[in-house]
Amino acid sequence: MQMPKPTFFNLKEEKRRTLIAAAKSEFSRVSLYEASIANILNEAGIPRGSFYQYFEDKEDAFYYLLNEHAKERYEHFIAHLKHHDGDLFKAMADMFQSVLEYSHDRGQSNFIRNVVLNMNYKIENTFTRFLSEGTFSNHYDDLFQLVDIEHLNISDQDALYHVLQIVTAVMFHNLVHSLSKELTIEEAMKKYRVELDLLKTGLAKSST
Amino acid sequence: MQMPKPTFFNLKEEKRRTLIAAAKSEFSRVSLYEASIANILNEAGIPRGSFYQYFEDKEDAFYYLLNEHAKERYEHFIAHLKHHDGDLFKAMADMFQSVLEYSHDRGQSNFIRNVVLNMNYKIENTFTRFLSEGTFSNHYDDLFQLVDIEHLNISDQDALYHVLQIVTAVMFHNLVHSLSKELTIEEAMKKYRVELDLLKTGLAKSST
DNA sequence: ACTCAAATGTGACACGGTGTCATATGATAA
DNA sequence: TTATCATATGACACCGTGTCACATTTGAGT
Repeated sequence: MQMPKPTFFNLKEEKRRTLIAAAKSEFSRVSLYEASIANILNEAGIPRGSFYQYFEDKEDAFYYLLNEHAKERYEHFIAHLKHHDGDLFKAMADMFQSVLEYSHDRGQSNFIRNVVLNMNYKIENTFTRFLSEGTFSNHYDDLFQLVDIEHLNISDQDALYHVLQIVTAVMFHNLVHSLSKELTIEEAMKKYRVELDLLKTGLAKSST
Repeated sequence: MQMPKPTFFNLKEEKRRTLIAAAKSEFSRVSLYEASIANILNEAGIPRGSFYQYFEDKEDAFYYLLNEHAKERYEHFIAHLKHHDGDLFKAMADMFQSVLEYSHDRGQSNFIRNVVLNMNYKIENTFTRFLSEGTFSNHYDDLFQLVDIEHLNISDQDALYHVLQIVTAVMFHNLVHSLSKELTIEEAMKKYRVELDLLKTGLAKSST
């Protein structure tokens, strides 16, 4: 995983905050590829050369911000899961709604909205890394132990992996769809709930 | 939908083919954003100004190519569906496998591989437009009439929309995952089949 | 406080890519 | 032939990136 250079973390708190804010502002304006380092420099009031002291390049800064955000999201998810006693579907619905609300909140920056609308494999991975990788091996265990698999249609823990894959794929798909079609939160939730129910009961008729 | 300018279609067959080949070659080398128009010009042997007579920009050329490819894919899918008497899941499995085989075939260009690895909303939409939009209204009917909904867990035709959304979301997710993790076709098919089965029978336990 | 070395800051610059535009060339019809 | 319209061309203005030689600051040792 790419990371800012050590000099970035050696910066004085305030300067680092300013830089982060400027970067977030630029990545809220446009996508990673359209973003211009010059704009970040202007807003942060630092010279060009400095940027490259702290980050490898634009992407480095972007994924640093995204990863920080993803960490928070993950903690939220764990909280939702606990709150619903391990009910994966309820936790996903809450998660979905909270991302939507965050994206619609005009008080917030547009960062997440932009991220979702430009979702790709690398971005999705940044979010789901916490679910699948051993980097946070305690987290890994956390999640796998928190999910109530008694009510899932699986025979072993391994199959939970597939369930998570499906459920996250559908959630991301709905997120992107909702934001790009500019659905209201209610419309988006309705659609997502319908699809979650289909996922739960199965797409095929049970008996014929 | 963005389209090449009329002058592009007025080009002599051969020159157009050369240009298409050059563009495809560049988009096979790298992603849309990394691609350089200069490389296309070099390979096609046309001056810079000409490119802008034919296309609005890089994206225009890219999505033209992609759309042409998506049309073919859609026809394949219809064929798979007919072959399996409307069994959506079998058709999806065939579709999945044929895209994978195409991507692995070293005799082919890397275009599709690159497209899948840089999948985003706009690209996915280019593929699924045929399933959801009225542009090809006859196709729309085609698909919705071809799918055997008798064996699906839905009450009306409208719900088929959600089933398609889910099934395509999971297929795209598996495609990207398979190519980026460099799974063999066998490994990828195995994973996808497991998930398709989960989708069919449902993620939640039916009775407790 | 002084010195030196390592770390950090700085901005001019080389490079490469994009899209445009004035001009050239070709095609067509009267 | 000539007028008109479509197409071709490549030099150019503009913008963004990443680098590098040099400037400045920091901090440890004395």
